[in-house]
Amino acid sequence: MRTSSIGRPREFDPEVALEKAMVVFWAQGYEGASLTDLTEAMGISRKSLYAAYGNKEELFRKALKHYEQGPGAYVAEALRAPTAREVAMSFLAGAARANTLPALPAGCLGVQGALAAGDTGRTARDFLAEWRARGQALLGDRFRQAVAEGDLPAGADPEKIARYVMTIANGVAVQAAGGATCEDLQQVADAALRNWPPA
Amino acid sequence: MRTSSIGRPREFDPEVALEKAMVVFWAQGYEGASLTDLTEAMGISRKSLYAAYGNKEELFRKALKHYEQGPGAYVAEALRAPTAREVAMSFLAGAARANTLPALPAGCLGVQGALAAGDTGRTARDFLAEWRARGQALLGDRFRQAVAEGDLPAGADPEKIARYVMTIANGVAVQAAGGATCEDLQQVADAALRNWPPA
DNA sequence: GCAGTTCTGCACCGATCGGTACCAAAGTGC
DNA sequence: GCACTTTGGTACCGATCGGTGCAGAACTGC
Repeated sequence: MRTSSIGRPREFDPEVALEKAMVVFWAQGYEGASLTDLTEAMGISRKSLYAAYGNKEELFRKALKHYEQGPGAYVAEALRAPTAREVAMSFLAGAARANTLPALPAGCLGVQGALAAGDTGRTARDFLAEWRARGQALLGDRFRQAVAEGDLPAGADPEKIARYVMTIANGVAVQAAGGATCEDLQQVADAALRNWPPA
Repeated sequence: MRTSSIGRPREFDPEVALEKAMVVFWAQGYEGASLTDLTEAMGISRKSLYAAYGNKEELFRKALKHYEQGPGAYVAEALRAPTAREVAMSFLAGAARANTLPALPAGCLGVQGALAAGDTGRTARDFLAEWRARGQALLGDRFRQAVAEGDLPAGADPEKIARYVMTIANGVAVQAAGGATCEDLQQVADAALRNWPPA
């Protein structure tokens, strides 16, 4: 992914190719995506892939980062909502939408990329688990701030609320992978946030 | 898996071996579980595996059925609860427990067995999606009955309630795979069912 | 004993896995 | 032009994938 002014210039756009790789990992999971699948989708050779991204694991990490800034951008956006309740509503609405985008795989890369794995996928699986925990921690931080501001009741437990909201989002991802529509999932989100705060 | 009085008797217990296979699929997923992993855990040779269970896909199906009657028995149990609300509460409490059993893999075989997959795991993935849909349909049937009995309000939509409850359970499975404890998940379940019916 | 049947262990099949060596092509600065 | 650097395609590496052929062991019925 490094650029150099000297030498033969790269013939492909690393960002475009990374987007293609992201889609393959998203649809097939880390272990289910072979280098042949990836290079064919990206339109580059194995050698170019290794030169530009390191190896399969690093490519996966970079694809996840790309996901975070693309389809997964709803997370950061939701965290900026003015009240805790709006954070939760925006987060779950964003999940319902991002998990059912028409031209992209159903579900969430962070969930189905590697939920269970054999030896070769263990690193990717742990990496994804940390990624999800990080997102949940961000929600918890935001809710803690809301408690401090009086936006949430003083007795409320920010971590528990974050876990609650993230559990719904995780469920939404599984439902989307099974074919649920955005409307289906928005209704679930509405039902889950009917009483607030949930814990 | 067929038994015959004639010929050399089988040296292993098919149910015990199936239990071991179930655990491997549960922990590593369909694609992540190699025949070597499976045969080593089951304590039998490849040839015996194929003679007794057909092939890897059929073994997976049989492992899922075994799961349904073992760790997943909470589903059928919950469906027998007297009221719709008790069905939902029992279902989610069962999920929280079954997804965090001490000596077994964390999470749900029906979710992490194959949520995303490459070519070789596509059949297993679709099979699991159908399995989850079947469970959700059973919940829907039970809630429809509750509407007919006046246990749920006449305007309630049984399918939407079933989707809501199943989404929580799916999220619980992902959370468990990420290390959440039974108590964590029971709190989420309590919060999700605080107002009833949810939709 | 014998014939018939089934199970087991091992070696092996072609295909594919992630990853790399090699080399010509294509660019840079001078 | 030249020396140097980097890219891309192909062919290949050992290892592993799911699945099978074969030979012999272990049982039944007679």
